[in-house]
Amino acid sequence: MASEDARSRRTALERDTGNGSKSAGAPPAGAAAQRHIPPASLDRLPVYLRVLTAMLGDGIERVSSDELAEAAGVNSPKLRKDLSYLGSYGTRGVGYDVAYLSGQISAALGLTLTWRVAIVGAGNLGRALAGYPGFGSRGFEVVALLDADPMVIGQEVGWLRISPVDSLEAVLAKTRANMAVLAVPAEVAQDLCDRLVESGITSILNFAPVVLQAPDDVQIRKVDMATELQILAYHAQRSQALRIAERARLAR
Amino acid sequence: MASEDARSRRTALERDTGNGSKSAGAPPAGAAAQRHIPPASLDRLPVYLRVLTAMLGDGIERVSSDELAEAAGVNSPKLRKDLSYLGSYGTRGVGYDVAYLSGQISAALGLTLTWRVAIVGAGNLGRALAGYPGFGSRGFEVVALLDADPMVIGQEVGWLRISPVDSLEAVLAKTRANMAVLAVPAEVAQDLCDRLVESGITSILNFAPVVLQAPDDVQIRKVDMATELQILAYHAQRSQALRIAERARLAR
DNA sequence: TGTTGTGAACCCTTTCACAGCA
DNA sequence: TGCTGTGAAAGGGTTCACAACA
Repeated sequence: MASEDARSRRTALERDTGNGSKSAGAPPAGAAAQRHIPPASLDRLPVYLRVLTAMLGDGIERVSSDELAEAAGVNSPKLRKDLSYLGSYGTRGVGYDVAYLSGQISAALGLTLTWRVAIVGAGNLGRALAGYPGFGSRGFEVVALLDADPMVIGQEVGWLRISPVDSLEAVLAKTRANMAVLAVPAEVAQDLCDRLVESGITSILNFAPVVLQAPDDVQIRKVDMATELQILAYHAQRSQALRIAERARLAR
Repeated sequence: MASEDARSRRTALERDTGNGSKSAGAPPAGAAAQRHIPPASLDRLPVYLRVLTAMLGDGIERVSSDELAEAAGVNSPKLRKDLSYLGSYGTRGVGYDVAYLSGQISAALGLTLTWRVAIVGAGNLGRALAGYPGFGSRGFEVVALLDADPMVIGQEVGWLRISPVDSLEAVLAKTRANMAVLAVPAEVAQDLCDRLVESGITSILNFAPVVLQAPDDVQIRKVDMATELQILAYHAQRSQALRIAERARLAR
């Protein structure tokens, strides 16, 4: 797997531990010299951001940790801990300013600049992703859609024209893509991953049901529906077994 | 949290209902009332299963924990620990029998019976899921595909005909679906979730970018590409910042 | 000999309780 | 008074080293 930071270089922009440094108020939005957000916490930030964005759309200006936690499906101490890794952006006795907090989370996630995404594979899945409204809306722009099938190359999908995957390297260079999504059959995923890495892509979202091998400095995340269903099956079978055992116990 | 839960004994699967069960020896694949697999471990079992299935297809009969771990992208102590929660299915000095081990993992996950899946939403994503080969092959059968759009209702997708979501309850009953996949816009996801729960569905895989609220006995898992991309963005931005800091340090 | 299975140490995550502050 | 921010405790997960054993 190409994650596991493992190395803690201490390059973390000086050591402003913020430990009691109340003078340092809110840092100017921008460079956001954040320090290492724990992975478990990082996984939840996008959820908070989405909830906050929805609240913003509803005209809600302030929110308490209880309310936000409720809407995000976590408990409030966990939420506050998570937010504390970013900084102290709330007001005691009051709560959080929705607009300000969502801005801070966006900054922490690196969404202040727009990421240029190439989608490799233009089957139903690739098209669904290309058309996904959540993409374009916030921080991500789909700049290329590629496929190997001569029948679909050249077709238009939304604003995009499907490019031949043969010219992957040229397309990546021309579009200056800095992220890639793999929505291709499992058999060709590793090969395409290699080509992406060779072209300098270091962030890959993989929908193919294979474990990709890549250098450690390449970040790969996997989305896999079969895996998710199998985990659901485990729980379902388990509670089913419990019900049967219970019934047997009662009948005894 | 007052569960008695005796500190785990030696073996993982004890409590056979004792109905004419053999004594020692390999347990008959079956109801395996297994004992609580830790969530973190559970998340990895599908990966192992997939790798093993691939090996089986390649005619590989035996595998060591090192080889399997390598292929699954984890380290070998972790793999062995994970497998130990299921039982002792390896042979010391030799390794694991690929066919046997994959059978045991399948059983542990509850894939011995076929789960009947209803897919709600027949857009590109829903169709991609309905046509996903990994579904039918591995313990899951798509038994219904539903949509709200009158223009697509009645269309055929593979073996399926798209049903009107208005008759969701009737379709679930007729097809005896016991799992559901939500591939619908965020705005209608909670409403459909409620209807699924009302109809007795307790396992839901949610692709809509919302946090669904449901009773505790309903298992919900979420798949969300926007979330995944945002996490990738964090890492990308971070290593970018590190490179810049490094360059500044060298220039100093 | 070679590899599995596992207690124990270590590390990360979550929870709790309350100090700190508007 | 009310809600945030955070040390400290509790709870899991991962790693390690090695005992067990074909």
